[in-house]
Amino acid sequence: MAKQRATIMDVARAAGVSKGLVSFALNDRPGVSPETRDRILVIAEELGWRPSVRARSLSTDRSFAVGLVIARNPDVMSGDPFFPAFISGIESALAPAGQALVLSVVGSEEEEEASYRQLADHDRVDGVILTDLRRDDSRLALVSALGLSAITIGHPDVPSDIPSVTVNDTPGIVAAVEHLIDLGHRRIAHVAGPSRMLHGIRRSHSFMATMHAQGLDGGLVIETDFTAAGGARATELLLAVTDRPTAIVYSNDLMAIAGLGVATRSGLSVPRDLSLTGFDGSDIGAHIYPSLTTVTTEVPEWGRHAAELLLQVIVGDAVGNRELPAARLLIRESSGPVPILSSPHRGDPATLKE
Amino acid sequence: MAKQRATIMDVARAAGVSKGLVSFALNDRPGVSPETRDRILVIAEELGWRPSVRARSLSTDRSFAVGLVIARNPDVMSGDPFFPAFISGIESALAPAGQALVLSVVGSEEEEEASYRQLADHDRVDGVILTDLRRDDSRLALVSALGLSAITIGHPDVPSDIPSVTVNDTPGIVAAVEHLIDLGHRRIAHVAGPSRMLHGIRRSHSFMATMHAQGLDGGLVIETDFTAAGGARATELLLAVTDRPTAIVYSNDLMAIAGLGVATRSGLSVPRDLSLTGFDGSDIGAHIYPSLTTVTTEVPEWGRHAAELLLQVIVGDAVGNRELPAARLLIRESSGPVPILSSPHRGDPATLKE
DNA sequence: TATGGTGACTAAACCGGTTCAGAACACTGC
DNA sequence: GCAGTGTTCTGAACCGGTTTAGTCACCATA
Repeated sequence: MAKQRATIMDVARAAGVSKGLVSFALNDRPGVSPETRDRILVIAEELGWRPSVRARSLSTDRSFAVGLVIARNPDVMSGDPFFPAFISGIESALAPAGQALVLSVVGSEEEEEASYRQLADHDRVDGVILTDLRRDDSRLALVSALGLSAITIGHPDVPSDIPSVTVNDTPGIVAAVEHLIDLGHRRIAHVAGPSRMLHGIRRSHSFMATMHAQGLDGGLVIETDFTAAGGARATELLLAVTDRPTAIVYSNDLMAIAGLGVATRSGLSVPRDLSLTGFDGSDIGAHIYPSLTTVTTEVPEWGRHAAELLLQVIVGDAVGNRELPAARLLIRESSGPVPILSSPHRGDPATLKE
Repeated sequence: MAKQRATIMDVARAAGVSKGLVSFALNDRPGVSPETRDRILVIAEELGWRPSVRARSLSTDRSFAVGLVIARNPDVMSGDPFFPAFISGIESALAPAGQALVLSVVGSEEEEEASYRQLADHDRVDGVILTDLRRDDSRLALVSALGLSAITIGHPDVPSDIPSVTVNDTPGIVAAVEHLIDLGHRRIAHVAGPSRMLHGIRRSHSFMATMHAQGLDGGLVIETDFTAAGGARATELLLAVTDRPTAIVYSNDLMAIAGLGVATRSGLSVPRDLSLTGFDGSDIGAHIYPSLTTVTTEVPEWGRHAAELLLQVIVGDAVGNRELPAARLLIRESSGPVPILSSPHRGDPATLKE
């Protein structure tokens, strides 16, 4: 019923040549006379010929697809603005190149390895993009053992010949901390991501380094897990300490928004009593009240560059690392001058309601 | 260097049989004696044989993968809790079945069709999951023209032989409206998704029907686009009308959270002056202040059932539609008793700060 | 005129499975 | 003793490309 798609054999017959020659012509390889090449191309066009990715995969041992494995607690995933934007950037590089994205979402790091193995065992992809790098990340060895090409988002913490696409978080964090200091804040805390994760560590380090550089105590750091619940818990702890901080720098927007909830709930007005900054530049952060001062990067660009770089690695080009424009501070409403009282009293929820 | 993977030929040689027989044995087909079958299986196991998906694809004309095309403005995507959870549900059904998910994210509906065509032309997938159904959705005809198997999330509005997985939104919306009515609200507004989208329409209809059933005016409906910005704008409009509503039912959490921002910014206290409800049951909604009363469903279950159903359709099983447990109301803090004054004055921001 | 080289092209192998036609053999019934 | 019926298994075709070895005509050179 449905007219079958033309194969290379159909083109060969119509052109009166062998299918090998058609293959040469279509792949722009030498050994075909210009006239014949043109004739073949015209006929292929007329017949609406499209190469069969399946057949091509089998004979060239390539998949023409790249993989992305996301290992995250579903709670973090939802509400995390990173991946949708990142993936849409990846797509913008893959689609024009005729490549596909194979996505795998797993709930934990344990399932992650199995997922990479499955991608490799089933020949699903030619390479993978490694995100959320961890300390001494076992995936670096894994992908090379599996024979997968790979690139990483951010530099690994160990020597590796896997190219990376990096965005320097530091200027964003530095700017956030300096912005708060400019506003008069001195007791500034940091709610960090898991120290297993390199980008979590890097942001913490940037925070502490900036505090120290300004002669301030950078020790008020609480490590948590990037979830809203974690951000809320961390905020509760910070607000309970004597001489509580007047400002908190969060390692992502989700935790900052949860922190805002906790602060407001405990009767503090942001930014009057407490200043907050996030990290991600999420859309929702612009629409809450007060809107969230945050650090933003061009996430879709990460995705696009990551995919482009990976495609180069896959075809064997020698490539270097790519460094994207640094993260930058987006000042909105959640950060303001330090409260006048050096030791502000803990607000009472009732005062808000009155 | 790297030991090549064993092929079916290696197994055949080691077992002293033809490769055809090995294929039969490995696929549990008749015509192989029990002893031979066992011997072949043991040898295949010893050799660590894994079928080549590529070769199998070529000879069976199947991809062993399913596709998902997401056409959304990146701003809605990020912050939208739906897709991460949905995809993780899909994965939970695909991975054990040895199937892969090919994901495509496009920024607009225009690019959507090209994306489906590419999936089909490149033989990337055997079927697709259609989400965000629209009125008279052109994708129904498209996928059948492309020869792709498909299932839809939600019933199409036109007769179609494409099976669907549905979750009844209505009970959730009804419960939300009745909850507000129980709290004394009478002027209740609705911020709806695009009327092009069937789930947007369905939620609006449920809203209006419930209002009418209670003898109330269900006409205060503003259609917008599911984005935070859209939710904010709609809320501003609603708060500006004379006799402004005392409660607003939003069609998703993102818009509700943005609406909360607008309300708070304009000096209203939620839920004292205004009650809000969302839709999605997002994690972040639980951590803002006040936490968001919302309608929740088991989104990962949608994904899992969708993938399961699609796999059945692909192999040609006769399948029916699947109906999942209905959406249910999750009462949190953003909904409360109607303000005592029948016509509450528009609050002044200063009162909040004092 | 024999020799060699080159460009254009063909034929066939190959990737690793599935599937079909038929061979070989044992068993059954007459 | 022999046709008929299964069962088990082999060999080869096939999916649609890529790639290699080799053929052939043609031209330049010694």
